[in-house]
Amino acid sequence: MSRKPRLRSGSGVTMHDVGQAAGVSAITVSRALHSPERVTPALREKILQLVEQLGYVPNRSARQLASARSHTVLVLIPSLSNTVFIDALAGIESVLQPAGYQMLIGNTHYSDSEELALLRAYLQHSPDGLLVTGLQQAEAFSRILAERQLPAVYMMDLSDDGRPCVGLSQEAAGAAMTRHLLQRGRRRIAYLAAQLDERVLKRLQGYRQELTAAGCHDPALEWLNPAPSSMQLGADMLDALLAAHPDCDAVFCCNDDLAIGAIARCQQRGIAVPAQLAIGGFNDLQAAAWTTPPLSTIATPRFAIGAAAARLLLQQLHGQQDSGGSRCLDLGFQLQQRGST
Amino acid sequence: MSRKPRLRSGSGVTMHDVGQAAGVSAITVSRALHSPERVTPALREKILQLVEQLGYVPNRSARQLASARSHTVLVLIPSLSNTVFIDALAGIESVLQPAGYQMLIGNTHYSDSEELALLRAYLQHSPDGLLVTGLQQAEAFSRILAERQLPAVYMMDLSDDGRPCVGLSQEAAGAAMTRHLLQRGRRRIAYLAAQLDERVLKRLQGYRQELTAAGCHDPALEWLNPAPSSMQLGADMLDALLAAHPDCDAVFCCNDDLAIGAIARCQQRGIAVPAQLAIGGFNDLQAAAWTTPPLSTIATPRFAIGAAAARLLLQQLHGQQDSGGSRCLDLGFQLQQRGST
DNA sequence: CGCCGAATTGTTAGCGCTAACATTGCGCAC
DNA sequence: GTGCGCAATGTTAGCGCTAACAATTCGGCG
Repeated sequence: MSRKPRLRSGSGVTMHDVGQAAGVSAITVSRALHSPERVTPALREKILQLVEQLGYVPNRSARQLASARSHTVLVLIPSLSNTVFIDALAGIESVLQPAGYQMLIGNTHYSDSEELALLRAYLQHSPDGLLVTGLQQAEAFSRILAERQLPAVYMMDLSDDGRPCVGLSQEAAGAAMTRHLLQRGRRRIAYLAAQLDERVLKRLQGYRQELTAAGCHDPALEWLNPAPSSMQLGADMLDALLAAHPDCDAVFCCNDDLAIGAIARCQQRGIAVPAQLAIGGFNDLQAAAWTTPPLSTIATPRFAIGAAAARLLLQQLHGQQDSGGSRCLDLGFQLQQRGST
Repeated sequence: MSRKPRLRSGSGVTMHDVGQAAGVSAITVSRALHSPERVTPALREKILQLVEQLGYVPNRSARQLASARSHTVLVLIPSLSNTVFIDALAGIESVLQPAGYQMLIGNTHYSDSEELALLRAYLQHSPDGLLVTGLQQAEAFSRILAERQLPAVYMMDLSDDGRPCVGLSQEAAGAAMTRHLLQRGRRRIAYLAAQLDERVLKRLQGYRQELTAAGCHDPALEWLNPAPSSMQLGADMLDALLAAHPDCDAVFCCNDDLAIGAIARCQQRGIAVPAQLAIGGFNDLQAAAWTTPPLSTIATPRFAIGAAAARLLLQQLHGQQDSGGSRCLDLGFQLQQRGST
């Protein structure tokens, strides 16, 4: 008996201790906590009181190890510095937290390989499900999901292959802004893009379709820059664009960051917005309403997307398998017309 | 033997399986993975190869249960929608990730009680350490930390009671902006604040000290609003302030959100900034450089704070107890003078 | 009055891993 | 050769919890 006692993590109070204090076995405590209907009300009351009194904190690892359920959801987003994803995160949190699930947040930095690495790393936590941004992942990514039969919901876009997803048609949204600019009488409409993730490219598709249909598509007006998006970049790209194409009469920026930089640069250079140049953004960030002039943009329901995606995932986790029909939720978008167009 | 096999979470490949494939015992696999020097190089190589081949994924719960270490750090921040904390988060991630630690992120919504509840909830994961925003927590909060001897590092501010912390003097920073406005010849300097967390109030202290020293402190110019901060609120508060005090010649906003709203409203109302009214912000968010005129503000090293705090915590975790001396790290701040002052 | 079934509680075993101790093997000094 | 010491690997037990099955209790009914 000279064995050293093991280090205890946590407060050291176990279910067994609580049970002993209550004069019952550990399993009864477990039941009192997790399936109250299987324990006499009086006893349950007593146990809950002792839990409080002894400061018992359940050990999640033990629970998970024994039950093979982690009550944990892995959330993969491309960036922490982009409000878009933070908003979605808040929506997710608002659903998972009350449901007793905890989220593990992985930041993929817009990289497929990092995304895959994160998935591998976080698998150690055996998450019960997965919320991913976008539809395009590394090939091994989907393989792992399939192997483990890990339920996943895809966010921010719409799939046509039956994968459950919650989002909006990036293509349609790109088309909508382009159409808006056409309706305002513009014909030389540029597309300014950075980061170039799948969503940005789909918006580009929408832009192309509309312009082609209107007979004024000019590939020279597509300015694509793989660098991370920023206001500085928006300003710089605007300068470059106007230097090459002074006849340009509208700019569709793939997101509000670029647009805010562009609009500020116009202000600095004395270019009249929208008289001389109309500017459109995407996402409707808070700051979009406070530029001079205020920015016209596409409002996207990020919070709602996150929340709905989380709900959809929980449905899958709780057995309501395929409730039939398409599990793709289109939450749409809204054109916010303001002073810049 | 009629017992049903338990559900397996994960791929089902265990350390034991890998060991068997390699002709060794499970513990050797464990050692090959976690303390390579205790295993012959050739054998280790073979094991690593099998791990890859069989798709073995360690089970973190089991590891944690057996070793009483979770390799997990709990990070508590007041808000996800405030870039300030997201930046700190990124700094934390940049240190913890490479060190093999994972972060659990708790959003306290600026509430002491929610913070306490989150701590309780996340204790179930038995985190090895804790990174908290601010110095003021619920009373029970510190008690729990003490009971469990949970190492913690406090972020964003400086303590004088020996708690390890990484941040800047909010008071000094508030004083610095105020001094700057005084130096620009202003005498009727208002303080516009929202959210009213401890940091905002400390900046207020600095503001008061400077103005009192300069003999032009007027409590009527302190506008404190407990509502969450936003650009809209900044604009509204500016209107209210000027309606009550048309003689006001400078406004120090407790953060850039308010300031951007205020500056935009001035633009809309034709108030000349800075000629008629100087405006100062706080934090130096990206958008601050792109208002018209660009916003003067106090730049705070959020990323560095997060990173340093994480490093400090890791030091504590790895036994280098008190390396003596104050464990308070002052990373300072920097006045960014731009067009608005 | 004994037996049945439902409700309540208990027993046993094991989830996958690692700390602690035990064993084996091997080179080397004498 | 014998024994010593160290390095490499194995054995045992147990972390805290819960699934599955077992036992007990109790009310009701023929």
